[in-house]
Parts: sequence; structure tokens; C-alpha cells
Amino acid sequence: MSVAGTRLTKQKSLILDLILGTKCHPTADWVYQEARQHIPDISLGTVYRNLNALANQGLIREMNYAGSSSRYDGDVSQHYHFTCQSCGNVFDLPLEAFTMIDNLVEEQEGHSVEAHRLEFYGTCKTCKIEEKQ
Amino acid sequence: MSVAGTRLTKQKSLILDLILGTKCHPTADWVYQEARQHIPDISLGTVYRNLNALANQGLIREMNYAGSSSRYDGDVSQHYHFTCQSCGNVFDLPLEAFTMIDNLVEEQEGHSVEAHRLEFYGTCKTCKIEEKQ
DNA sequence: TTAGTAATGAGAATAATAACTATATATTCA
DNA sequence: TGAATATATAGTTATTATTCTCATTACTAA
Repeated sequence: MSVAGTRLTKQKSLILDLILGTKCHPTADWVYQEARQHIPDISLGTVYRNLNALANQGLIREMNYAGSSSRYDGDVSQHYHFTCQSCGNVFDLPLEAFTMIDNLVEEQEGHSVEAHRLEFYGTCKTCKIEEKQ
Repeated sequence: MSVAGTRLTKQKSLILDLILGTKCHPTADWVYQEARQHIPDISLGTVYRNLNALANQGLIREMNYAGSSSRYDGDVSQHYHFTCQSCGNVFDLPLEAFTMIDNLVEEQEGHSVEAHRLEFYGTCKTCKIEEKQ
């Protein structure tokens, strides 16, 4: 399971496992902190290099967020995210892909649309309850 | 036309004029380069400070893009953008706001949605023609 | 006119990420 | 198997966008 010209090192495989084993859409730094508990002298550069490599291979998805740091997602299927502005957590949304809006833009404007980004922001279920108290 | 505790300096007023006078969704650095032609010793810090202030006052809109630098928009009405991955230009889209998708997420997930971001990526009309040649 | 407040320019600080480099592993092939 | 080659690593430095600091300047309102 290695692409030509690439090797599956223990660092890369650990990083992949960490991403696949969480639903928290972690940042590079989260991955680094976790990885150090298994390979203490792993370097942050190696984490970034492998996150990029894994994203290029299509094994994980990079969600590079406005302003702040990128997050990574082990679920590469098409889905949208909701970010809670109170606790900072990112939740998966079970919405279907709105492919028709791409067509709308193509028809109205004449640009050829390759992708769209759709993200939701607000207060999550849990934080909403806490705010009321 | 000044908010209590704020002053409309010649720097701030120039920066606002520059943003309002272009449709190119400029970056802070573009604003800085333009501003220097009118106030040669204006500093980049002042540009950032005023861009943030103007955005907080609701006079301009900040579009902080994934990965790269923020862009600013003098048109504060609700509208979406298309970014050409070939020439880098950002175009306005005359689409209506999809407010119903916010409701969909609220109903399905129980989070309270305050806003969504929707951006389109692809190849613009002009670059599409150039690629064919 | 003066005391008080806000904004400025210049430069240092920060934070996320990428690039560099010498060393250490893998892999390939004789 | 072992030398030759290619790729990855740790550690470090560089880059880039943005914010912060601070001494100075410019308004503002009594």
C-alpha cells in the first residue's frame, strides 16, 4: 500500500492512524502532541510533511480554515462542517452535497466551477444549553 | 461621521476610499501599495489597523481566505464569491443568499447557525478561453 | 492653551507553515 | 548478501501575514 516513489514509514503510518482514529478534526499541532507520545523525537516538520503527503494521496482531507490553522479529516467523503464559535469544536453535517449550486454559477456566470466550500458557524447544541444557565 | 472615541484620520479615510473605489477585492498589501502613492510614509500597521477598524464598523467586509491573505470588499451586501484558481481574481456572484440551508442545519442538528461561508473555485471565463489556445 | 485621548510610523514579536541540510533508513539490483 | 541509490527524518532556520509595542504626533473639547 505505497505509492511509487513514497514509503510508508512508521511516522507516516502513525500520523495516518491518529487522523483516522479521531472525529475531532485535529490541527497539525494536535497530531504532533499525540504523535510524540508514541515517537518522542518526531519533529513538527515531519508531521506537516506527512499531513501534506497523505492529503495529496487522498487518504485524508485538509480543511484549511480562514485565519487560523488547518484541520485534517480522516473522512474523505463529501460532507460539510459546522464550527461552534463558542467551544471551537467542528462537527460533521449529514447534508447532501449541493452540486446544483455549482451548475447555477456555471450557467449564470460562464466560469467553470471545480469545487465549492460551504461551512457553517454558530453555537452548538451543547454550548446553547450552557449559555441558558 | 465618526463613531464615539474614534477619529476619521486622513489615513483611514484614504483606505476606505481605496476599498470603495475598486472591485478587485484587494489584500492588505495591495491597499498599502496604493496608499503609499498618496501618503508615502503610511505604515503597513496603520493599514491593518484601519482595515480591521473599518470592518468592525461594518463599512467594509473582511474575507479571510484559507491559507493565504485576507481580502477586503467594499460591498457589504450579502453576496458570494468565485475565485479563479488560474489568475487568482475574485469575482462577485449575483446569487441570492441560501438562507434555507441554515434552517436545514438547525433542524437536522440542533445547533444554532449564525452564518455560513460559501465560496466557489474553478477557472474563470477569461482563463478558460486562454487555456484552449 | 492646555490636558486628555486617539492615531500614527517604525520596528519587534508571533504563529503557522515551508525550506534546508546532514544523517539515517529503505529499496533496488548486481 | 551488500553496495549504490533514493527517500525520509530530526533539527534548525526561513518565510509570510498579521498583531503588538511604544514613543511621538495630532485632534478634541473644556
